[in-house]
Amino acid sequence: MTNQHYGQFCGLARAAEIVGQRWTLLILRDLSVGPRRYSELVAGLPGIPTNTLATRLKELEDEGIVARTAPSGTERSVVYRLTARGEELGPALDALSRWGAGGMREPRDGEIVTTSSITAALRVATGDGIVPADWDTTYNVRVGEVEVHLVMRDGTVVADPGLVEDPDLEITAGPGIRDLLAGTLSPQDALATGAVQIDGDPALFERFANALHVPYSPSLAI
Amino acid sequence: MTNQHYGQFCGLARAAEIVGQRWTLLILRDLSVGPRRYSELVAGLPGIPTNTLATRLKELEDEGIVARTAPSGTERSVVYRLTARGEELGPALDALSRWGAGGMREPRDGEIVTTSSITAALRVATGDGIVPADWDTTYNVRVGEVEVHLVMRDGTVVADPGLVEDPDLEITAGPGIRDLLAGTLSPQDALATGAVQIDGDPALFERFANALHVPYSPSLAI
DNA sequence: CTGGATCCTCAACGATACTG
DNA sequence: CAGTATCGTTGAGGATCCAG
Repeated sequence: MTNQHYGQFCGLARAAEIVGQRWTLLILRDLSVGPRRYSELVAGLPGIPTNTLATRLKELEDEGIVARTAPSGTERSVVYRLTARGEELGPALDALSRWGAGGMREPRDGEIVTTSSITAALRVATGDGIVPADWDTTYNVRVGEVEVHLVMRDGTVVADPGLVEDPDLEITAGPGIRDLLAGTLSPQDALATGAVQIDGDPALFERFANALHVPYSPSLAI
Repeated sequence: MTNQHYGQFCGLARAAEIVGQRWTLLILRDLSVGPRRYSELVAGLPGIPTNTLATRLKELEDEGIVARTAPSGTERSVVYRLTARGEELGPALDALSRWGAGGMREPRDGEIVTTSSITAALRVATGDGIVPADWDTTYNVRVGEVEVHLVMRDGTVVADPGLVEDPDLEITAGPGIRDLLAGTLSPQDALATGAVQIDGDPALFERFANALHVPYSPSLAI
């Protein structure tokens, strides 16, 4: 019930008491993409025991990191969202994501992608990539069953779940899109090998590949 | 033995499989300050079971994050150090430290500081603070039993365990130094209230306070 | 003395069933 | 839909012991 403490007056120790709990980082990742209902969290976190999710949500609420909105009026579902304090975890989640992604080559057996994981990954990929202010492009991205869209506008890149109508480019890929983001697979080769399929202007695909970047770890160079 | 996996092809999930293990973040913090022997890690992580430490070190070694140097020749102790891949975790550890420190007010009952926690905290505090290139100042800092020194030189600030001879300023404080780093306690008040004692030029203490900064969380403003 | 390994206990986690 | 309840399994905590 009560979180385990490390007994040290140290920022990292305090953070570890929270994000060191099993499943907590992934719950926070899903909520960082947007508010979620309990059942959506269950669906987006395959394998999580429902009692563990309930416990974590309660702990995060007690810590002031997650806010729970009980159903009222037209809303008839409980909704969980990050508080301001929870949003402040963003840079830490991004840094961890980048580090973990640096060690990712092929998916391990049975590993899946979820809407939230792709959305979060695309957001991280835009972290340090500012695009020209005059780009105004929307992308639909499909990775397996997952559908996400991406908007470049006013010099920013924003990723969100779901598709948009009439995107400028449709991108369909598998996990091999990882190599594209790492820069080890050129946009041309991605199309030539069939690792990625597009429907639209190939020049827009190059924009996509150039604006998004999550390199492999330099220390793990093959 | 084998780490628990989340079954998601996601950077954050991969990171969580490692740093989500109990004690791992604190082990990495201590090693990020410098190479450590097994017994030094035990001493710096009060409460860690020795079998847990041994298991974690083995896991981290298997992951390529920590390297173990067996005793040889004059060296007669096993030494653990971060690998290049382990060093790459630095930004993530810093971001987590900052977030956790933002929520830290008073120490909880029985919470202690360790040499590594103070050293890491001072390093994080200098993260975005570049000091003028012509400053050349050394500080000895004592917080409780813990002794650390800090060197400002060539526009950088470096913190390390232990004391130096003939520092420009000696600083002695308790946990109240946290308020100084947060900016809620002015250097003058810190001295006036006795929260911090110095031996040396008060102007150098102002330099110290101004160069180091770990704010409280804005969303937790009282 | 350092660097662990072993043993036992207990709290946390995991899987599934069930309920307001 | 949003959780509890129950129960089995795993990992952490704590003490002790052992080998180089």
